[in-house]
Amino acid sequence: MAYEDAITALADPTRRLIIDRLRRGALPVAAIARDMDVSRPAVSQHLRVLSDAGLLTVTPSGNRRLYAIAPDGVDNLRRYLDTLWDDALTAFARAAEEKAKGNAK
Amino acid sequence: MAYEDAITALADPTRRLIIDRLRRGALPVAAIARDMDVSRPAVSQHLRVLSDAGLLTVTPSGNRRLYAIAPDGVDNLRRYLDTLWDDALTAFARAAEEKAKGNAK
DNA sequence: CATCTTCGTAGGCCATGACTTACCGTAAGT
DNA sequence: ACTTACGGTAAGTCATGGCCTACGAAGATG
Repeated sequence: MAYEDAITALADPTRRLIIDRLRRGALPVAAIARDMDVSRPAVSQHLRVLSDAGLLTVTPSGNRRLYAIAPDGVDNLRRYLDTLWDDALTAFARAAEEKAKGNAK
Repeated sequence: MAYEDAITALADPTRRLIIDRLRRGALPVAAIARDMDVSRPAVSQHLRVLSDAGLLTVTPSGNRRLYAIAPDGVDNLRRYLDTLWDDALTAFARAAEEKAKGNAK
């Protein structure tokens, strides 16, 4: 019930850019929004969506708020894709096998 | 340049449902659209998006067209998430370490 | 205390995209 | 050849959501 929100959140290019900027570590909002082609409030809204999806953690620090990538949130999505990948592979193998059988006739 | 399209494609609930129906193997359009709360043309459009994103393969078989999950497409997304997961973990560990140092002072 | 920074929220605008019905091509069955 | 099944495409409607400006709350700084 969680990976859906995560994948929806990551569908937006601006949000993926934000995530990319947080790869090296936590940052306050102003630093994230610096040199970005959207306004700071827009970034705030994106940060909201990302943390609601469980992809970010927020740590208030005095005047500012530090955002960081939440490993758990990423892992949810990772696990979903792993099962999908697994099913796709076995289905693919089974189809190839059946096709080989058909051709052998 | 490929995982972006894949994640955008998977952001839609209807498309995720389609993917789920294909986990067990290839299906023609009519079978995918059966008992679905959207029309068949809508499903056709979704199938277009999914195959454009590299997530599905199409195999014309006489009158029908068989759609199947493309393992390669899923793997692209998987690899992106793996690097993200990796970066998130190291950033997390480094933050914890620095915090421990700060507290020790 | 006054001011300045930092950041979230509200309201409104506008583009994107998901859906429908209608239609057409193509393959299969009679 | 006629008809039926399958499925992609076109045109139009409508809701979602991403963006902006304006504003307000809360902490830092002089």
